[in-house]
Amino acid sequence: MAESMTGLKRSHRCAELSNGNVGEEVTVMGWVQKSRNKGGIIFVDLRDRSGLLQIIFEESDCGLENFQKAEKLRSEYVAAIVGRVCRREGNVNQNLATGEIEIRATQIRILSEAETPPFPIEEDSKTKEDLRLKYRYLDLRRPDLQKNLIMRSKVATLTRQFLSDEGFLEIETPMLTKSTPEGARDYLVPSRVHPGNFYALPQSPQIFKQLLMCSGYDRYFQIVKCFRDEDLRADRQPEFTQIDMELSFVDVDDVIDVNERLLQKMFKEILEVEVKLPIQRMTWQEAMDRFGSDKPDLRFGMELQDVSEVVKDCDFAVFTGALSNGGSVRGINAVGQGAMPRKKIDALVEFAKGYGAKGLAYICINEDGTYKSSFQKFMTEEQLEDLVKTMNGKAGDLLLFAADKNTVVYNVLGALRVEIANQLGLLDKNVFRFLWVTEFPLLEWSEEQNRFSAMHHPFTMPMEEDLHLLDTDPGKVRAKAYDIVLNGTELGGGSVRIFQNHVQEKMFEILGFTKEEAYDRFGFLLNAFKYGVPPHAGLAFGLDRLIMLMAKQDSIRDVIAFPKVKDASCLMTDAPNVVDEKQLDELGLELEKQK
RNA sequence: GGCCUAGUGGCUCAGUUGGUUAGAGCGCCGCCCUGUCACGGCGGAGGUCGUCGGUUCGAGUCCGAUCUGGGUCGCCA
Repeated sequence: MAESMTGLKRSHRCAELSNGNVGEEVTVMGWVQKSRNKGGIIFVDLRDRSGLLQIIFEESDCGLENFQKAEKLRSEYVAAIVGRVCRREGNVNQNLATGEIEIRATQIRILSEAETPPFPIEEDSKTKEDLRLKYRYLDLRRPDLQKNLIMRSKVATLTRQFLSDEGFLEIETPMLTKSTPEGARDYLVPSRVHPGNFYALPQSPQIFKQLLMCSGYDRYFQIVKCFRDEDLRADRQPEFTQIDMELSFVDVDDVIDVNERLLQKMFKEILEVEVKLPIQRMTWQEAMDRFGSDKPDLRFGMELQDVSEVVKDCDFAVFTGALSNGGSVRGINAVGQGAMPRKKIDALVEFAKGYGAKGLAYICINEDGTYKSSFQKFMTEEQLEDLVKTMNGKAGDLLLFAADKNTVVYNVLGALRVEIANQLGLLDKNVFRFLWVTEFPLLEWSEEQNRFSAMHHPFTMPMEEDLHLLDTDPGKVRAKAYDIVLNGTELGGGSVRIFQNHVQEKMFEILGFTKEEAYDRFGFLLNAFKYGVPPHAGLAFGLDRLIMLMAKQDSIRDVIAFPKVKDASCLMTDAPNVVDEKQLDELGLELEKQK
């Protein structure tokens, strides 16, 4: 039977007590982690979000009635205990923060009984994720998830303090807004008042924050939910949180400065990790050439080498074919992996094919200096020597080559170096290597749509020195865009924005919008630009990814209280679900018959 | 949409070339135990092997389909 807590008031959380409280009478409340009944004496580990505390029951302290209640305690019962803090008479428990003390109970109330949970509530759960997600409210009792969410709260608080001190204003923007079908799919919300019309949930507050700049709120930030109706990944959820900001009268360096100081403060205060400023910067082109990725992981080397020049005269048709099609041949050196068994190399070839490669050429350099290679019969000894030398190959190394269009070569080798590093255990979660990637291309060619699309978004400012290329060679124009990368993960990104109407109109033109279409979709922004607009720039962090890396987790699900699974459904609530006919009628919606 | 991977008591797993009654640890239930903390002792309950179909004298095991998770490619301005 559940009892009332009337007359009791919690004095401490469990793990807030220490040697300093010995002798005090305290009242603690929490969940039973474990009860060890020795017959005449009962030990109970009580848990709350602070940790564990041992309670000891003896009839001589608490009387028969309380002792009999203590005998009934089972896992996850909720209890209030009044007692005295004592040093332990028995052994100290070194594994417990409160291991030197215990509460000698004088009174207990069982506030709630509990069924046996469907899986153990414990750290480092081995339980499969679908079960944990179905009972997320139990999963969230586990100390690891509690640590993650507590860290998340600290990061949010610290961000607000820091940005407020830097003169930023926190301003909310609408969740029900206008669909802008560029980029990701929108989540749509039907309007009851306007049948046939839809709001969209924001993919980001981008346009609103730019309008706030037009309105003179020269430093804005928001910790804000964003929505994208795309397929999920370990680091992608359909709703996610951004630390979003925008600044007026600034250029690239100003945005980078304030944000790297924010990161430095976070890592110092929350993880006691020193981030040396300034954070390294690298252009997009350099990142692609050296690492095959616009978000390179700098915790290890294994850089790409362009060997096109070295192999251009060989007889290997895969190499020369790629070159004559305007592509390149590049390689990486997996140092010390020359003895990798054939089976494992084949697995790497398969891995590469998953990224668009037609194959993967390799040279194993044996310890005696001889070679074992998939293509050596197509090369003279001299050509082979040259190639190995260019790759800085030593006895015992494994050289891997991709030959194709540049985009494919980058993609394949970029993924391969991370895969190999992972297999070799080079990805140390305790190391934090930050990087700014700058000077992104403004546009990328979309084969599917047969036109250019914005690499960042259509409001991104081209670099001044490339403006003249907008008409002649738009694909070559670089943007004032920057990403902050941590250990191979894109933590955030931003750009200086276009603030001249004629440049913005030009941009829409390149993207294939007529002037009418541009005004139809973004007229409010283009009009706003007519009334005095400050130069402005901004950035947004993926808060979930940031916390994931800080908490050394592999998935953002572990830092989100109620995440969704792969098909964007919620195993706990069963959302999304069907709705009443009446609701559909009110919205003027009719469902197609299910096939 | 493609590829890879997993599904066996409440949880985590084992289960041989297809062969009698599918096992273990933890948890759970009962009794005992006054210094346990991975408590201990004795006893006990609990499984249509994800689902459907097929092959076979015989299927947890082989085949096909399907469902539910996870990873990834495409996708994610």
